[in-house]
Amino acid sequence: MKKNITIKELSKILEVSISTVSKALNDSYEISESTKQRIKEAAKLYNYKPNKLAVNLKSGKTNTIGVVLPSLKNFFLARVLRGIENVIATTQYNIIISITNESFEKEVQSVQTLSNGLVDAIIIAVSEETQIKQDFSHLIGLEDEIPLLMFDREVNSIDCDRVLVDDYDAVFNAVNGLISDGRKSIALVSCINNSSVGKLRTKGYIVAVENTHDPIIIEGSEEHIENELSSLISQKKIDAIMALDQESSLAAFRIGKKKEVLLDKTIALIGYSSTVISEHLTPSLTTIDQHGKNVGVTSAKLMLKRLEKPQEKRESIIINSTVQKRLTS
Amino acid sequence: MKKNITIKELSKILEVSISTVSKALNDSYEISESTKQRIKEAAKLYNYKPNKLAVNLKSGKTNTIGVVLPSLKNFFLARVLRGIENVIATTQYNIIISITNESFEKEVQSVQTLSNGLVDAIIIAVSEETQIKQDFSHLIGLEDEIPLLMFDREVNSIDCDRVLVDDYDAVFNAVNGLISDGRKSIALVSCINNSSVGKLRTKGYIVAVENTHDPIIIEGSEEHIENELSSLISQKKIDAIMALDQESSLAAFRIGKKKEVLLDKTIALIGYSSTVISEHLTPSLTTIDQHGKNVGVTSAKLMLKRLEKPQEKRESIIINSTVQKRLTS
DNA sequence: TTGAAAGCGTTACCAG
DNA sequence: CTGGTAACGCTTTCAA
Repeated sequence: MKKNITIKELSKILEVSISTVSKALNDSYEISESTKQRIKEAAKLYNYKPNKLAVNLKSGKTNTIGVVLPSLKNFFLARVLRGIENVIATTQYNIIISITNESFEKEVQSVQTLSNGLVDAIIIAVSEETQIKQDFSHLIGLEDEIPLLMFDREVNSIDCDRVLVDDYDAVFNAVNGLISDGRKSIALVSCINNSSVGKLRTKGYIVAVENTHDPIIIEGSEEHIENELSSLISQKKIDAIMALDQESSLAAFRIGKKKEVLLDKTIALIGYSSTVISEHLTPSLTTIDQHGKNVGVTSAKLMLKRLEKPQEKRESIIINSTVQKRLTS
Repeated sequence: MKKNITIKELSKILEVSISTVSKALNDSYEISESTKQRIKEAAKLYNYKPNKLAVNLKSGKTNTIGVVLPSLKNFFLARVLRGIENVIATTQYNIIISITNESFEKEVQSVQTLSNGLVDAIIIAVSEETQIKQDFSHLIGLEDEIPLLMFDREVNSIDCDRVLVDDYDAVFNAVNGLISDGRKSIALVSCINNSSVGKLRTKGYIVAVENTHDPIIIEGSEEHIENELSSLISQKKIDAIMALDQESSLAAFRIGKKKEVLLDKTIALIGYSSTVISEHLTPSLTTIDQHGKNVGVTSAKLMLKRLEKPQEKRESIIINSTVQKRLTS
């Protein structure tokens, strides 16, 4: 393991001062062309690479944006990440990603690690555990230190930029669509009842069905959902299902398939799932498309704006979801 | 934007020396309990957080491992990442992730950025473009500076640790399985003919079919594959398909479905795709499972070992794939 | 055109 | 037990 050569060592070899080397490598007007060339050649020869840590420490800037994500299993978050990536890749900024696996402790650690000089700004979707605990102490005050942008998961107590999804409206509209289609008894299934996102979507459902029937809500594990749905379908108690996340969507799909109620639309099903999966199911699954890429692109752009104008008022942007109609509705 | 308080400022406030503050915060035996307490309280009060940049620069260690990935769309790579994550999360190390979008230029940039002090080690799967160009100049010599581990994509010219997948054998065995099942004419479809992975898999196919028939190879875009397959199936020229990646697998699946040759196994199909997708297709898709998680876990463990013993001989570990038999074969 | 020196925020050695 | 000082690798001001 041989260490990288430093400016100091280079200056010794070339018998010039440290500052001359530094200036030459940074193409300063103060240095003559000939020495510049000599120094640059030596730098290349010895494979000199500036130590980022030192540069960043000195300049107080890192040109890096930290992205803290709960999970990559979640297709939506992965898509958001790609949106962020795409935008940032066109700028002088780099991104570094930290995954919390929906754990509060990992999130605290990630935020601490990043916010202490490693990045110029943080884009975060808080973890499920954080939302359950409602403990945001690691984020409070952070906005005073570096720009902070939260997306997808709502946290009201923090003053920062936000990019949110219209979770309430999206489900409200989708369920209303089912009602207009003549559905009389719509069940809700969810594996994400602990998150702000899940709660908003559930509220959208509850309000949408309130004139039609009492809410029928099944929350919990995929297995639980499958069991409950199975008996509801057997007893012909429902004619439609609204699923709030990929796991519950696929659970509902499996049961619907098993009971042979999807192809003939005895039961209508609208879910949340990735495009590639939804399209390839038979029958293809009607979903609510959250436009994850757009959430990512919007977040990144808003953050870039904030980095340029740190003093301006924080913004909240809402990205509207749309129903992607396929064959289960 | 108020800057983080520093040890220096803290020392001024408390009217003690900088070194005393530093030692107190690091629980040095040299400092009395009472001053320790006083200093720690003040640190908490003023929300002191050590500047990572300075700490890392000083110590020459970052406790961070850089992971350079070509893409997150690739389910296999995403799974590897989760494997790495899981292992690293149990250690004192953090990981930072950089995505190259299969671009050579981005890869060079990522490696440069990371290797200049930002991380203690790099785990990388080179991009497709890098493999096409066969330009590894950004990696040559890197192993002398920090531990380097390459996974999935083979690059022979670099001396470093490796975790590879048995691409040749996997396809060879799968195709042989098809032959044992009585398949007489097996087509190969691939969207990844430019990568080392694709080439190895193709070779496995070619050798496997050589006693049975001439190879039938369709490489290119999904659309091209769909067109070619469509006519081959119509002309009854084939009775099985081996697909080398998710895109071609799904393209083959779509055509097989359209031509109604999958359910009755007129055409057998083995592909590469994520479990969640493969399972939910109708009929469910037989795939080659590369055990991505295991690749990630193995890579992370090997890297941790290398960080402990930098001098020991580099290793190459091969993770064997297995055929996950479902209903298309 | 070049160089000396201070400073970014830490840690650690050595004196006192 | 506490404090001064050098050092990590770099940039930048000021002097020469």
